[in-house]
Amino acid sequence: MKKPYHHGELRQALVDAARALVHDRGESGFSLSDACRRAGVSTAAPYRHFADKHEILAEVAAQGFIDMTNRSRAETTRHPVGSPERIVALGRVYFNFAISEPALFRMMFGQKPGIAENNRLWATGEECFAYVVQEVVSFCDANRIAGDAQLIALQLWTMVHGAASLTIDGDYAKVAPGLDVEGLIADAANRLLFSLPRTPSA
Amino acid sequence: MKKPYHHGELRQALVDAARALVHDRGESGFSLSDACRRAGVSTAAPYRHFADKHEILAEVAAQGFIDMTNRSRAETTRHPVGSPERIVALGRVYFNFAISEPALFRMMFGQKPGIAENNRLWATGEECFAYVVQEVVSFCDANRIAGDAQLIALQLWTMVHGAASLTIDGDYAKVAPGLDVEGLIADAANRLLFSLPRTPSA
DNA sequence: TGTACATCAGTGAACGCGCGTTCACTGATGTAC
DNA sequence: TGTACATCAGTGAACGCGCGTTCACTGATGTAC
Repeated sequence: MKKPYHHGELRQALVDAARALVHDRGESGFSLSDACRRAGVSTAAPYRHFADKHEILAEVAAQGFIDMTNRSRAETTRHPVGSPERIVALGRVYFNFAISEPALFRMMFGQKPGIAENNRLWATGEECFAYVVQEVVSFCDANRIAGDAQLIALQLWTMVHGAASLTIDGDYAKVAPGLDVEGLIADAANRLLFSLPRTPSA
Repeated sequence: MKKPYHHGELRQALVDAARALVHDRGESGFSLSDACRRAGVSTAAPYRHFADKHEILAEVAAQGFIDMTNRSRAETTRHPVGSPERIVALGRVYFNFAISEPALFRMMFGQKPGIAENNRLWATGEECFAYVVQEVVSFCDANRIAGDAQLIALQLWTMVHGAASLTIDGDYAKVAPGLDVEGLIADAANRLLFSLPRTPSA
């Protein structure tokens, strides 16, 4: 297979290269030139497909959100609607995503100038959160938990996000080496959910 | 006051300049040359006091931890030992610190290559956490709360850290504009603490 | 089916830039006698 | 108290580097007739 002049899938190939590079070298270790090298094209080629460096990175982050949403859907739907396992699965997907692609995770939730403003990134992020809220609503309904489901979702998110961040940034390791983070999350999430007021059972 | 050849306090002046710059331009917008300009010295001057760029940034982060610990001490000691107000004060200091110096906060808890390994940074960070644990131990003792105080401290930390991160990274704003974050933290922390088992009162 | 031509996706060389760091130096300070 | 000298904290010019982006270009593709 000779190298054709026209690549055909260069746009996605560049995004993939960028994602791999972010994974290997970190968000700030990334350079557009490197991504071109990796994709085997000249450094001018990306400008046929993206306005600038930021637009590629925003696309990488957006695809991260899409992946996360897809994984969430895949994992939750293996359990019955309204079951606590679905909430647990959501948390696990989130946490494992952070563990397996820490730099991408930081890009998605971080505040990189020139990237955070990107509309598509916004949209994919909102969609991801909307799915979480939807699941929490189902759970609350099924378990007669009274209270604002969005607020509950925000609290669970906060907890899991904190745990993910402190793990991938090595902060837990500094202060409590060997900590069972998943256990910590599960315990806290349980206590958060079971201390909520309930409506009388039917 | 003419500019003398010898600065006298250049080391700390550079750290202050770096901190201000990190505040203004963000962690990755920082450059050593900029800090020199700001401090009014040549770009070679820092090398009398620091091995390289990373060492300055690590010192900035370390002084951040020292500040945070001092503020924690100052705020907690305004309330009686073992009172819930002390725990609330800790959380407030942490959260406000993140709000007021987001880039510094990210440097302290983030995972910047070449910085995170710094020994002094480690030490100051551990000291800061140790103070939190100490406070939680007092609280648990005073309130007959049974359970591993370190674990409880870790859960509270996780919650507050998550909230601080999601706030300064603009993630809450995307998804729940106008959210009362401090209220969310307070509510969650309360439920986390009051769902703990207690020893019988004396 | 064949050909002319517009369009498009790449090339590769070049640009200006700011960076971190090194170098030989110089001015100021402090100490021994 | 005065002087010689070692030490130290700065200077300023230079370096090599990799970066993001632009430019005129060229090779491939697709379409009109």
